[in-house]
Amino acid sequence: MATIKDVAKLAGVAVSTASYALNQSSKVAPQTARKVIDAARVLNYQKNGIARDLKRNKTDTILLILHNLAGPFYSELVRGVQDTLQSLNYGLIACSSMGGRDSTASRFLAERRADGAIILASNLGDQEIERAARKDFPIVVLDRLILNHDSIMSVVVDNKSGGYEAAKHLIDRGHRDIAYLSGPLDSRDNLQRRKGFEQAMQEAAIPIRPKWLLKGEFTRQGGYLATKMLILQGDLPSAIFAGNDEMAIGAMNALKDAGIKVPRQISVIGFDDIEMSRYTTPQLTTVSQANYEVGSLSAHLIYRSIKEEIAKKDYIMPTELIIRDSSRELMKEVRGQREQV
Amino acid sequence: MATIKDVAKLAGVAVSTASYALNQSSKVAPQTARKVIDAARVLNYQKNGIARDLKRNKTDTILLILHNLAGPFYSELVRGVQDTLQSLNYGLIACSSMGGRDSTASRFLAERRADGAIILASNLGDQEIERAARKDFPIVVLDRLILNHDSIMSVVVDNKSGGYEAAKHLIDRGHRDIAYLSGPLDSRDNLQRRKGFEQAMQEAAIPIRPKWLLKGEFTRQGGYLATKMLILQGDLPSAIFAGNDEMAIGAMNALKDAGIKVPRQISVIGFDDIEMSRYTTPQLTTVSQANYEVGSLSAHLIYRSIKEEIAKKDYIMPTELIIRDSSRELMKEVRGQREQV
DNA sequence: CCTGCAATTCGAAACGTTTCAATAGCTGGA
DNA sequence: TCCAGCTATTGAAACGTTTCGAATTGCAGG
Repeated sequence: MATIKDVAKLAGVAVSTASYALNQSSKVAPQTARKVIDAARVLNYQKNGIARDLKRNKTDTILLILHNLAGPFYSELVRGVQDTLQSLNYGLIACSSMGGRDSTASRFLAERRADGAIILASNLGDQEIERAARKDFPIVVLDRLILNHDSIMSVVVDNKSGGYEAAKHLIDRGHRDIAYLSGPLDSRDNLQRRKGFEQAMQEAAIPIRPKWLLKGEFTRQGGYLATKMLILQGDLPSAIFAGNDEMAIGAMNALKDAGIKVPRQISVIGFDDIEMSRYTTPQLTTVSQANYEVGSLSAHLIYRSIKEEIAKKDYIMPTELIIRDSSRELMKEVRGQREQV
Repeated sequence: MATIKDVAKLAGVAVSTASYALNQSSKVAPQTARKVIDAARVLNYQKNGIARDLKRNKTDTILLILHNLAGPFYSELVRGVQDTLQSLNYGLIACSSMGGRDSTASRFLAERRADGAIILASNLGDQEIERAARKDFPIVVLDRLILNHDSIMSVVVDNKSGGYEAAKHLIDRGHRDIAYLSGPLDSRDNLQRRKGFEQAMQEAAIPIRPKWLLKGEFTRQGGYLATKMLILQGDLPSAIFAGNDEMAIGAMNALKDAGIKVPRQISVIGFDDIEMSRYTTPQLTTVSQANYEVGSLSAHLIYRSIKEEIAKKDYIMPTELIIRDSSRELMKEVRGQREQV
């Protein structure tokens, strides 16, 4: 590997001159610059970025930590981060937090191989994040709230109000028998969504039936199995509110397998507005999060934080109800029939 | 930021001793190690990974370059890479090649911030890749063939035979009027798939009709528009072979919008077996690539190449035809009717 | 009490850059 | 002719580690 020393030697200049020339500094005379650049070409010189980073004490790169690089994740969110950082002239690298303490994410976090991080990986402990964050290594967390730390910012979606809207949508359309298909109990997202659901139910004075609280781990498979159980159990609700779209899709598959028509016999509503929610049959009613904006905002926050400007530290982003075909007005006769029970 | 010097000072030992202690070397006495580790804890010391990398001249990290981090990409492939590298104790970071020379990918390639790279990003030039590859920076390319370079390996899917199988599947079921929905003309994948298609047609002595060669850029939108045109044109084929699943889905949407039933009136076949192909209505017949294996093999190749073992340099992976519901036997009466034209 | 050896510890160089401060070379005005 | 004031160039330090070889220590054996 040719180093800058080799280049300098071949060009017949000092190492410092070579460095200036290669970085297009105006201090160096044009003909000297030419010599250096030619020498670099001859030797096929390529800068050692690691040495550069060490000396400059920055990398111009932001780290995006996802639970699993192989998805599923919010691609719009990543796009928001990507576009924004690119326009700010920062690089973006992504890594996975799978594998606990040996994961690439943990290593990069602990060893500061970037200038800041955006974290969307619920399996990473708060403690680990708090330890890594400093003034010169700001962190934005997207899946939790971490308060009281100078260098940690939070951008979270207003899950509670989203859950409320979704439940209200069903209630307004005459549904009273609504099952909630829950995600992991330790997920903040799930918890908040459910709280919104509960609030809407309470406001409408509808009791929540424990047997209609199902659990599906946020996976399609989980939604499928939970719904299978629900069907076997015999007493179907008139609507299912799934904590995310994956589970909603699983639920619709289970209903389809059982010959139950959506939305004719039962309404289904999801959460997330993942791309596939537009391609199910029927298309899924769901709650959309402004994921691109979340990503873009996160990138901006990191940037401003690095540049030492002050920034409001916590953000709550609104949601939007997307009404498609999987939910509809509870039919009169069914309603009557149900009410007389 | 506390450095190892601070730790050494606080512990009252030499820097080298502190380094040994922190790296669990057996050379250091247990009570010394304890002192050092305590000091590190007190100072909240975190190793500077960049300095370490510089000194050791390796990063234990492999770079995965994708065209667009925000997808769509082959998640199974990424999973294969991820799992394999993890088991080999290597880290994985992913970045995007969008943005030309300023892209994170270009920077990382040129500046060697990893120990090797796996590339699936057709917008990166061969030349750039060739310049970056060296004995101590092996590269695996997945979307092209680069020969005659000691440190570049190729793992490509047998697109031609996949295209052949798909076309033959249609022909065997009585189809003779088959449209080919092409991807970008500069895509190797597309080219090979089409070659397979052409070979099958030729063997069956079916002429290829230019008006049934459509172009869709590998996107859903492109497939939709091309198919719309085909429909307007009036003379429908009995089957459409799309160069990838995205376009096939676009095509099916266009057909649906026009009230044309798949597969009753027209068969559709795709390529890639993306996850969504199982969730379309009807489910899409397609060609599956062993993507997990491609990813895993790539990771292994990089690893072995770093460890200086020799490795066969080019690999062609088989494909498999996945028959689902979007293709079927051409009905007799239709066939007769068509033949008399 | 000395010698030799193993177990520890230490000092310093090295990795490849960037960048500060100092030097050298020049131009042009006095 | 000399010097002030440039500009272009240089040497060296520094970034935070790892690791080599040397130095120190403690101790057993003669």
